[in-house]
Amino acid sequence: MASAYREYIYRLAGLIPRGRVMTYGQIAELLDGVNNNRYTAQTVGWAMHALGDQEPWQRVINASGGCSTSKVMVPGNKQQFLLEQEGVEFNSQARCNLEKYLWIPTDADMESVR
DNA sequence: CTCGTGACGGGGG
DNA sequence: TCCCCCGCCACGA
Repeated sequence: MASAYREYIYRLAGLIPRGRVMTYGQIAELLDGVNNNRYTAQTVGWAMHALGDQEPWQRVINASGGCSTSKVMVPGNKQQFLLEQEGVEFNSQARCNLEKYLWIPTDADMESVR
């Protein structure tokens, strides 16, 4: 069973629609203060890592629009592959356009997470 | 309790 | 744009 701290991260990440993404920092910013916990991009990354290869692990990427699961952001890593399967396009620099794919939860969505 | 370790990110060069 | 530095903090040894 995941800690309460992580539960909020997983609940929010679980709302990300197929074909859309959120960034570690964005999740941290939205959850900071919830349940009196302090959230930072790095701790969100740690929590997602702990999720293993369980959904929706692939839908959380870094602020540059790339997958941090590969040291070098080269095409062909698993996370990028899975996202491409659901329609997210990546350029030759292994980055996707956040203007297009970043998902922004509504206040109601956030309310359901709290 | 301390310490090392990151799937982070912003700022400066 | 890329690279490096550094603050960030949960987690496990």
